[in-house]
Amino acid sequence: MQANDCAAALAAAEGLCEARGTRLTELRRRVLEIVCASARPIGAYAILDVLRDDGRPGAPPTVYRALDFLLEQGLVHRLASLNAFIGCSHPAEHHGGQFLICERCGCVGELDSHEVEDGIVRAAAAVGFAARTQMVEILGRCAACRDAPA
Amino acid sequence: MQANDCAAALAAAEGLCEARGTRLTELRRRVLEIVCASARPIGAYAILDVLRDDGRPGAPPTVYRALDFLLEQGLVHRLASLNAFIGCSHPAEHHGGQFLICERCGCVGELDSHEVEDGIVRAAAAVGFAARTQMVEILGRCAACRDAPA
DNA sequence: TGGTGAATGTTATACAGTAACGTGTGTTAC
DNA sequence: GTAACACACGTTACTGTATAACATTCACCA
Repeated sequence: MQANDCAAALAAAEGLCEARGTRLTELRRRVLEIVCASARPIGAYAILDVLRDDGRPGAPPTVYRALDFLLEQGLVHRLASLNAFIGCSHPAEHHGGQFLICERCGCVGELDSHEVEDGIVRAAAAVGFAARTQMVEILGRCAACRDAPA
Repeated sequence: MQANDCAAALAAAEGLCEARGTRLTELRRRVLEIVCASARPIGAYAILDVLRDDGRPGAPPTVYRALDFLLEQGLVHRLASLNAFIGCSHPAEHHGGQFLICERCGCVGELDSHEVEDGIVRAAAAVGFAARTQMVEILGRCAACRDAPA
């Protein structure tokens, strides 16, 4: 995430938590900031390292609890295939998320195609499955890396 | 997987490995059997426990190497959201796989909708992303659990 | 001001995955 | 036949990911 996007995400998070009556504490805010400041998905233990550099006490549960909150609020996403986290580009609308993961540069984009989402819901329904949430992670090459040699 | 499906999967695996000139060793066959015999996705360490119950020596690499082989051959799938493995329903055709994970009973079905797959490739291409493989895991209620109370 | 619940601190442990190296074993070339 | 090789497996050790369980602190409200 770019620096200005990061500031915007933090501001949006403040507003959303305010509106929802949930508490974006100092720790949670700081974890969100760390995630958003990272250009690429960041792991929980990397977040923990940054917190420790801040001089905070900290153990894994510290980070995971903050991440659980941020996930619940839709402010960050977890990429299951990478065991890592990224800031959400559009936190206002809760969404499962479709992620474009570049195998070359490691960058991650959000797709959020309603067409894809609806297609999945329909295809699942056709076999009797009631879809609630979906996790779509797409590996390949981003536009910038698309034509680069292997 | 049902018991008869399990036997069928093992037979199919034999045939495929034979045809491909790859070696379905005793260990690999046994790991496949354990995965297929499990009604639900099974973790690597649970597989290891079964191997040890068999009286085999064993350590994590034993299991992971067998699983790597089975994944390469398309005989099992890995569910990233669960860090667990399931037997493949249609091992003959290599496919990325779309999984229907029931939040109530824990069962997992394969969807394999070409429509969904193509939709994802198209939606990614529309934003300049060249999709290579995709991982789709859908959470919800299976047909049997669909109408059960929370 | 004391009680309640939420958030955080802390310790310990379970689960997931891999690196590195050693050992057997079955080809294939000579 | 046997040396050389590739492959599968054994073994040790370790890193990374995640959570359980319990203690403590803090904010808020009655």
